[in-house]
Amino acid sequence: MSSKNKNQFHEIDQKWQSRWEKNSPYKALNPGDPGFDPQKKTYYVLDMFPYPSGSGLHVGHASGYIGTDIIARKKRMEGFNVLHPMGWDAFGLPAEQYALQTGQNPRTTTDVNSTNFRQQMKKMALSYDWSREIDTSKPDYYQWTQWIFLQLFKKGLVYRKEMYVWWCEDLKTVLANEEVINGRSERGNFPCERRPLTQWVFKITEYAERLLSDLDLLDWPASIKKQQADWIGKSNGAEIDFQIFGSKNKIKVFTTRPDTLFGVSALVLAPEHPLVASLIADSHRSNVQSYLKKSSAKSDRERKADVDDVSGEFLGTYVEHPLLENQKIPIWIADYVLVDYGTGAVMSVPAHDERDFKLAKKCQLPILPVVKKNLEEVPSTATCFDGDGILIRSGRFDGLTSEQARIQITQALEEKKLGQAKVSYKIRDWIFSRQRYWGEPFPVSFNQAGVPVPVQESELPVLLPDMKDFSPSADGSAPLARLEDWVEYLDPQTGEKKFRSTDTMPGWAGSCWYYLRFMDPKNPDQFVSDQAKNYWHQVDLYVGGAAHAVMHLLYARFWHKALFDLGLVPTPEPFKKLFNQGMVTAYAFKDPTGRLIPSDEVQQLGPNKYAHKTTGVAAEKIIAKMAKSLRNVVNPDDVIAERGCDTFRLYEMFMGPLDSEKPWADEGISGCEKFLKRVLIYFLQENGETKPEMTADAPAANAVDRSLNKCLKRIDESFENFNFNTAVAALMECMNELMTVAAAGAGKQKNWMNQSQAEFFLKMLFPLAPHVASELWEKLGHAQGLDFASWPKLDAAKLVDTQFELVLQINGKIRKKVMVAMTIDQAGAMELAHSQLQEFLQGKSIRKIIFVPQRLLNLVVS
RNA sequence: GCCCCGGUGGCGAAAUUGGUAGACGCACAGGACUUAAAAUCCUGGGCUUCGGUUAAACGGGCGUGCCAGUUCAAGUCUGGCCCGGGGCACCA
Repeated sequence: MSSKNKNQFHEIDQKWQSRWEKNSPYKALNPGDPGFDPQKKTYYVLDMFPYPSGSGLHVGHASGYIGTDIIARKKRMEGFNVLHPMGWDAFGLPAEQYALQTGQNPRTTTDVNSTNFRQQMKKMALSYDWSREIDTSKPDYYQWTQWIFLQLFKKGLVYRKEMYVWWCEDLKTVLANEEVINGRSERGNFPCERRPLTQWVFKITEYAERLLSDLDLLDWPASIKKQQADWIGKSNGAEIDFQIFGSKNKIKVFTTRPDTLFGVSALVLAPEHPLVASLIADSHRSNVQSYLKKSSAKSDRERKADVDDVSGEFLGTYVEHPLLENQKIPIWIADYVLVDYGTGAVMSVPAHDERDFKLAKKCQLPILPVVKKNLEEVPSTATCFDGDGILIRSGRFDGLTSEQARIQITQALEEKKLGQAKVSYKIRDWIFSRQRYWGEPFPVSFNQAGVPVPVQESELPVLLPDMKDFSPSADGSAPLARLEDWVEYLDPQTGEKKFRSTDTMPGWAGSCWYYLRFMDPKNPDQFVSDQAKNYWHQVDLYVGGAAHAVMHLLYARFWHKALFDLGLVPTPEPFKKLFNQGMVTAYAFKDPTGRLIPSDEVQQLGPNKYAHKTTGVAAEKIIAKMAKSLRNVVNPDDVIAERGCDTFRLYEMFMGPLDSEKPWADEGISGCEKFLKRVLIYFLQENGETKPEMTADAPAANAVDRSLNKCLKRIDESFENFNFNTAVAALMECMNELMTVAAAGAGKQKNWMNQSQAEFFLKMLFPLAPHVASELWEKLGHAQGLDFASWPKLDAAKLVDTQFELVLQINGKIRKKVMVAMTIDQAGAMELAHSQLQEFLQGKSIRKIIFVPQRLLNLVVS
């Protein structure tokens, strides 16, 4: 055991962590704070704050936090005023579920869990400004969540509406569209169903266009931008009115293909379309009613599963074609038409739409091709062509391209007042009510007429009342509805009887604006002061997992834009640069049937041979998510306890690029530990003091300067790209070179670094391994910590080597490698080639010479 | 089905953006130190039913998922295919 060295790291860890705890060097100063320096530029680097779960942080969460910590530390050294805060996303379903399961109050569990998280983070030496810690479930925070809600309510962005919403019976609450994936809850994977309910709803659709187009302003991963764009789902097209035959009424449809208007063979409505009832001909009533019955019985899932088997029913009534005289088009209903997209009705063009084609095939509707791929093509009714082409059988529009026809046909419809160009979006308004306990109460009450009225700002916060039994009600009503004394009250201003809204806000509410509160977390009078928000502006770098692509990241952008429009924030977007860290996975095992076996039930029999301990069944080693059930979760506390914090931080970064998924392997960590031990050995004498040569007046070896600058160049690039693995490699390589240079010295006169070189090295080491770097920095005689020491500047002149290895190639194949002077030119290289490559040149003539300075010489011969 | 991203030694990975593939590290093997072990240090390593040699040194050939192409030169560029991961999927 290397107990001596391990203790060495632990002592260093504890010494510096308690010093940082005492001095709080990472406190960010706001304008007006004592010691504030207005000259400094700002940098706001933020982690997605966690929900403090009962199971604590695992090494996967840590990777993103360590990445931002490295950036924060380097930015401080570069002279920025760095805002790097942390807090708890404490309201919401997971916290409430956990409390219910453990039979505790969510207030208690939240406090216990966040205390645990904070301690874990401090052990990792994450340089947060803990004086800014926030908890979204505390009244001094959520009073401002409620205040912002009120501002958005007054702006007309919130409404109450009975609508078809996703209801989750297991969670006993309504969920947002974004929270339901393939008909199951994002949280817990429970089945959900559609129900008509009256809910609080945010008009996020009003911001659809800006949420889409402002993605261009953002330095975000392309995949996240694309997911948001897909979710918003913009399509350009036209709205067309079809006159109901024998009636004054019209049916509106939305289409992206007005160019196919002359190929319409039916008008198809969603079964839930409000006009359906009035359009059924008596002769068809029984058939239609049985179809309606069948389709309403189907769940959303079943309707989706029926994609390949479309069905529909003729209503027995007709509409008129808007551009063709005396053309009757039958009206149908069909499952595949969705009531809540577009207008809930489509014009069916079987020749040019896959689903319409299927319906036509099944129900013998005419297939009328009106677009052909090219001039030569003979249109066929056997297949469906959904691309653009050239119009036929479309009267005066024949011969136009699809693109031209879309414009001209839309114009023709506009002239007849039967249509217009229209943009449609997939995104729906945001259902904001939850029938659960652990969330912000709404700051809106109902008067006796049932009209929602905002509470006075002076009445905020509307406190979440204590409840012993806060479990969801069986009938789907909110738990708060059981508190009759709380619900019903007399308005203190008017004396009027009022009723509180008994739903609570979803977990997303607090996270929609927390990054603003961090700018001014203790302000009792405002959600954030003008001075603070105009100083910090917006988050410069935001790091977190990709899972939030269309939930938190879309909701927060929406709130922020609404606040921007109200003049309450200075920027149109909250997060300038976004970076997604990759998941840290772990090895797990599965048996031949594919079932996963917990790691602690597996024994190793040989290289790559594993089996179940008790049953002896062969096990295969695979890579899987860390999960309690697989018992493959790695806790950072354990790793730190065994190896020290700096080793842990280095290894987290050394495993691979921050954005890629990588498996945690315990064996690999020893390399990082060895590196840090080598650093100590290099710097320190037997007595624990730094090497006597590390003084200001010791001569500086050129080879050392070269190594240091080479290393710095790689570290700067690595931090820029979040490939921290190459920064660790650069430091290791640099240390190896320094050792070699030192060993080359004769006898006791080793070539150690002098003081300024040693300081250069420690500055580079500090963001990654702050404890060891700080300790050695102090031993070099510094009373001030490294936290604000200036980041080294690259000296390009010091990078220059005198010699390099010139590669000599014949026809692209490497034949010789020769050490030559950096300055060698083509003539010099040719001279060398003639003497070194004689055997390859004999009897051949040189056709071409390629000389790449400071790299290679390639001769093409034949 | 459509759209992204990826595929490099036994393993995690690197490669100045077209210029020495495998840096750095793990695991492994051999050696030093030690009574021994641990720790530490040194050395080695892509493959090869090719030549060479007692063995080595050395040399040849092949090699970044597969097939073709562009180029003096391809992990890197182009086209096609296979595999893995992620996203979207009745959106009219």
